Amino acid sequence: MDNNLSPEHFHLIRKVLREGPQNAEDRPLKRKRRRVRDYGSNESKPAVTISIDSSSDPEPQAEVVDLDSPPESNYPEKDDDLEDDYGEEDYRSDEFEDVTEPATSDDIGDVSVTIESTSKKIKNNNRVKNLCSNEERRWRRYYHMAYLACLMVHGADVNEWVNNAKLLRRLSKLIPESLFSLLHPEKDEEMPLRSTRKLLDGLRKCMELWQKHWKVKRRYTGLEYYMRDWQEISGKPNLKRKFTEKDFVRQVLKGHGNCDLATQGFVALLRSCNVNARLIMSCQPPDFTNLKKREPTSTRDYSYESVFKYPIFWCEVWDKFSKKWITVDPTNLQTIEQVRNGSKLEPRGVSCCKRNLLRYVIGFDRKNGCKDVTRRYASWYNSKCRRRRITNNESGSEWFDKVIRALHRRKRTKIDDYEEEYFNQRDVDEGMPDNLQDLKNHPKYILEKDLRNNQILKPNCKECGYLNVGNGKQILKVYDRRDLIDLKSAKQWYMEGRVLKIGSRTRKKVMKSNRGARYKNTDGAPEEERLYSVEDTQVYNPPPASVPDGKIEVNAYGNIEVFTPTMIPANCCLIESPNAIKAAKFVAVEYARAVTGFKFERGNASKPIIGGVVVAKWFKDSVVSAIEGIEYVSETEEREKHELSALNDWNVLLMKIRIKRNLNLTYGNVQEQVEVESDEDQSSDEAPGGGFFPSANAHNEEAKPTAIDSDEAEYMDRDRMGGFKDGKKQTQELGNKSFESGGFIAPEKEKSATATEESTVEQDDNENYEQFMEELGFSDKE
DNA sequence: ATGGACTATGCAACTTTGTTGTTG
DNA sequence: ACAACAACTTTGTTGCATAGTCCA
Repeated sequence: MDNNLSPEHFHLIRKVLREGPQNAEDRPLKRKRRRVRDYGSNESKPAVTISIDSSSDPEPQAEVVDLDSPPESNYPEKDDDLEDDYGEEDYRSDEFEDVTEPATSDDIGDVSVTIESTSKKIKNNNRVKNLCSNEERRWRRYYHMAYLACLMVHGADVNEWVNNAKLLRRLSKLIPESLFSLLHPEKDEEMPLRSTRKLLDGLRKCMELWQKHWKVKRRYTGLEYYMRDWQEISGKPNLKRKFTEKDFVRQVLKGHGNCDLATQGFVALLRSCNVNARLIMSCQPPDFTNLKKREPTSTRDYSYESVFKYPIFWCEVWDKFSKKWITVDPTNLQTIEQVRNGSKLEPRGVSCCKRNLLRYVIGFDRKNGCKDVTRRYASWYNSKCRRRRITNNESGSEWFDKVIRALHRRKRTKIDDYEEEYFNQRDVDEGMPDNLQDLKNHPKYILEKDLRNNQILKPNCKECGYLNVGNGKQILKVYDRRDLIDLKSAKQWYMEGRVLKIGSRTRKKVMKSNRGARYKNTDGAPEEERLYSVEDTQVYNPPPASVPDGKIEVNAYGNIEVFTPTMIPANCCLIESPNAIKAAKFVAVEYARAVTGFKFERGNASKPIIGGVVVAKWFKDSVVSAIEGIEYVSETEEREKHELSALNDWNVLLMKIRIKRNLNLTYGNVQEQVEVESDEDQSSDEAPGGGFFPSANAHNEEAKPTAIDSDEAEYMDRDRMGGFKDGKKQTQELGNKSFESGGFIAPEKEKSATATEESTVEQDDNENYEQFMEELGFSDKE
């Protein structure tokens, strides 16, 4: 997840959705091994997963798990009554693990002792048992993202339905003139508050009107938009019936449907009389921070009211007088509020939050804007809400921003500024958390004990608050995160292209663990590492190359380190190409191999990555053209190889035809039968002579197409088609340096742009061909 | 009953310039 | 003899997030 937000990212999500969590195929070996070990110590997992799956929905996970799960024989008939056997099963699997090991030591007398220790172990192990595997964690994270993205796209879709012109026209007729004027009050210059009052009044009346309009209020049939836990996630979505815009419009006009629909209709109603109303959706993807393998058995059924007490959809109306958004929940709680420090819509209570965990509240406005307005509804956004969001790390928030940006289809307005200001104020008002947990990773505050090894507080900075721990037994100082300074060692700074300023003093000394010193002095004596802040460093200015001959200063290994662009000497440039070294050697100029990074491997060594060469600027052109030359040559070589194989195939084909003709001449015409035979021949053992196909590859490939990556397959496909008219493909790739070659058939003159050039080449080619055929003992004239 | 401190656990991050043998 | 390449290697420590437990 780390290389975020490339198309691969979405590809991965798609993959995740397709595969389910436990697909063992095409994973690095390393992972596989780790998982096997995991199962070894923890065998209850697969069995449980399977039984859950089979009891609820059949889903892809179930069958995949079968692939690499240990034999299930340990758990006879565990398919049903999962709940009841739950604890016992755990216990048993524990016992299996812990007892078998000592048992292999052939010492029977110790058994009683072993069991005793096991029972203790069980207690300890039991709590760890319920943590899901690393792989499952990643999968949950991706699933969470995919789920969230889908919800948000869905929200944007519904928002567009709400803007349906026909719907708005029909709905506007529901609003009487008096109500319309209430919704659009005049600005009261003396007391703007009075205008707001009027608007609120109008909204209340609208709400009442809407409640009358909405005749049939259906209950939810399932969990609908509410949060599922991981065991309820099934690989197969229910696509029985698609709810379309048409259905939506019809149902809203009729006033039939559940709470969600009613709210969406209400937004449409407000928009129909030109009120700036937002559709708000609280997205409820499954909780990726929940790493439990499965939920505890108890507390599974909640009453309808407690689960669906708080809405998923609601409405916000822009109040231009107070410059704030007004929150309206017309159906569930039926309230109107101006949110100050906490909202009534924020779900409270354990059972509620199991199904409705406020994390992503997204607003969709009438101009197709999309904004994250969670801040308004989460009273503890920074200390509690944040950590449950995917934005709790950098790559996650980048991703989230990208999704928002994709759905936000309007320009920024004044209203956005006001809202941002409001959110900032809310951040300030949230204040300091009153417990240790919430202070951990808090974006604004930090405890001294939570400082990283490489962090210090600004000298002489003052604490900004205190925290009571253990009922006032201890008082901890809380600091502002802005007083934090990140430190790095001189070497680390160098990796960022910075060196220490003269006379800078170390800010902190830490004991170096012997990780870095593995090769050097392995006597285990820990070394001291001096750390510095950014202010102690300056940008490294490498010595320039000597002027006439372009000699570059290199380090002890004969390289120059180029970790950042600033590390290239002023009068030099970096040429990044795998052929750069060869090229620089070829043109015999002064150069230095450029180390652009390091590669770490599981072994002991880390290898420098030579990303290219650094040469003086005045040598750049010659090196670049040398590289081009090298590339050109290698391309040509490749193509020649290809041509040769194509010609070879033609040779075989012609040979066959000749043999056939000779046979016909000698033994009379038995065309049909012979043809059939020869066909068979070709398809069976004469693979390489496959006529137009350049190589046996084609056949092999068809035999096992699945093993080949789709891209590659495509490439090979082209290749196969290429056969003898390959030249076309190459012309496209090489542009005007075209070689209409590879041919047996003279290339067509279709690309007349470079016709003259081509024709000469053609001739050459034909000559070549004839020559070649003669060499092979062929002659066309025969 | 609830919330928070504390603890065990496993995962992730960090590490920052090889060696030997075979083939062409 | 030399260059190019492949195979081998399968670490160790710290810090962090989470679940679960216990206690006020």
